[in-house]
Amino acid sequence: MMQDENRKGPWTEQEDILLVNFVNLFGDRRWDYIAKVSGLNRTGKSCRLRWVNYLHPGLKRGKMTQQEERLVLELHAKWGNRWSKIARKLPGRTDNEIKNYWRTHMRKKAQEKKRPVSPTSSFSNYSSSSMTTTTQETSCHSRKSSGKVSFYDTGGSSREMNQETEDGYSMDDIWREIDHSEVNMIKPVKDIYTEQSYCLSYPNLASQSWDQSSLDSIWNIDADKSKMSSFESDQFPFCFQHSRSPWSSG
DNA sequence: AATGCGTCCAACCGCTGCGTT
DNA sequence: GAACGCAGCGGTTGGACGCAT
Repeated sequence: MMQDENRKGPWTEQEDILLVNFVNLFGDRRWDYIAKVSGLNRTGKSCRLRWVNYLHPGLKRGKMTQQEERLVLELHAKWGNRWSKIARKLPGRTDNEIKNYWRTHMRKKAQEKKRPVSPTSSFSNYSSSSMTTTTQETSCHSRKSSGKVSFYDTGGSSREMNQETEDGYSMDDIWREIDHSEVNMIKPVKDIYTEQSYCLSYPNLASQSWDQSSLDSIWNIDADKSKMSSFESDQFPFCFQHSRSPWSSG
């Protein structure tokens, strides 16, 4: 039977710490398992999302650079709302982030369009050809079975149009890439909490991308158990900070 | 100083795809 | 090959924050 309802809503610091540690122990694949054993009382889905969008050490925070913006536009013109795919080309950015970014900017754009003339709009200048089409298409593409139409759905590509394919790698690989090669570029951690951007720092985690040997044991349930037993929730191997979180006030 | 509005962002929901049995 | 479960993806929502009035 269901024990108690799964928790929803904003994550607490405790939960974050717990999740990070369990991901550290068991890897970032077995979300249901992690959700269960961690006692987080969250769904695996929720755990995954939290990790991918917020806790992952490779995440880059703060404003998009112009280069990134341009890339997003370019790729969106090419692939449509394939956010995860686009995100793969922007190390350290999540699909959610890009989606949000796009949404905000498309809304702006849409509003500008309502007005008679829109003289400025820096980014519309930039890929004018692709952008004009995509923005216009917004109203004529439906999405999925729901048939709902999203105002920013360019319909540029749906799942069918996957022939583009698939650079063959997953978010995991991306993160690995980030860890290994983009480190110089990203530099996420430090005292940036004081600035608008913020990051988490997991020294252990970041350096410990899941290599094969550790994976071997990670997938071993017995090993899991021993990990479990050696893990005490109040002796975390590392610490991190939050900012701008509901529970970080004070 | 108070209020309204717009923007940003975290998180949830529903659906799809894929692997396993 | 069908059924099932899980992970991942895209869409949507709601709250916090910042700026303008």
